[in-house]
Amino acid sequence: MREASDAVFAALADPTRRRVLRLVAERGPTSATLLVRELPVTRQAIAKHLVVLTRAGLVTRQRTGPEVRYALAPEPLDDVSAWIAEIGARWDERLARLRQVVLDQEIGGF
Amino acid sequence: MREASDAVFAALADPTRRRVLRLVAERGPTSATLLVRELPVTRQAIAKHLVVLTRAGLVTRQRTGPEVRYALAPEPLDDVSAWIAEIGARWDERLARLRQVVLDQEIGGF
DNA sequence: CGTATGTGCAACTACTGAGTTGCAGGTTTG
DNA sequence: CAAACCTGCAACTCAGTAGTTGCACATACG
Repeated sequence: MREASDAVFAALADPTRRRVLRLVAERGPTSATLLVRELPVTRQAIAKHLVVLTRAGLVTRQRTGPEVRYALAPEPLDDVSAWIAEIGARWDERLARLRQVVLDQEIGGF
Repeated sequence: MREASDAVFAALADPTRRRVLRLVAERGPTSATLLVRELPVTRQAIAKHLVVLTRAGLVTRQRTGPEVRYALAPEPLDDVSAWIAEIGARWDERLARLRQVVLDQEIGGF
């Protein structure tokens, strides 16, 4: 299992950045200028978010003429899901062990 | 679908805090003092992380005698998974629409 | 060639957050 | 009661970051 990178978790931490990612996912290849209409921040702020998302591998950039369009790259999100699943698995393992202990006690002590 | 709270995403952003959460998941009810041995930070730092995790609903605290033990509460992680799934779903929808357009073009133009 | 439009870089502010040290408060046990 | 152990609070430092403004650069088009 690939280890989820810190960059992905960090990228998802900011609410505005999550909105950017969601908009990119919905609209498909989009530019920072197009996103300005849908967000309460300046184009430069959006551009910075897109840089962070690009570094995290969550978005790919492609220059088309004078503008730069960003598209979703959903793969790193799988790492996050995997991390969450592993936490849950370890939790479940623990519960299973605990149940076993309880069962043993019932058999031996009762 | 419940909306994943900002607090959960923010809580998962820090690597040390993710390690704390993972350790709590593995060990089960654990105290800050017990975790000091496994992490390269002070007890107070760990205590702060546990406060953040508690506020995010990822951990529950229970006082047992003189110490306080924390246990995993995995439910908020489902919200994160759901958010990721929705991003993926919108991505898939977009791809489906795109494929449809391509198919229509093939039929009409070829 | 000049103008539209869109992107990129730099400097700056303000805030948040991780981590530390130091010390006070609570709870059990001898 | 006192000692030992754990937790809790406060003040502080330091670094990172979201956001802004301002301006320079690139690309297409009349």
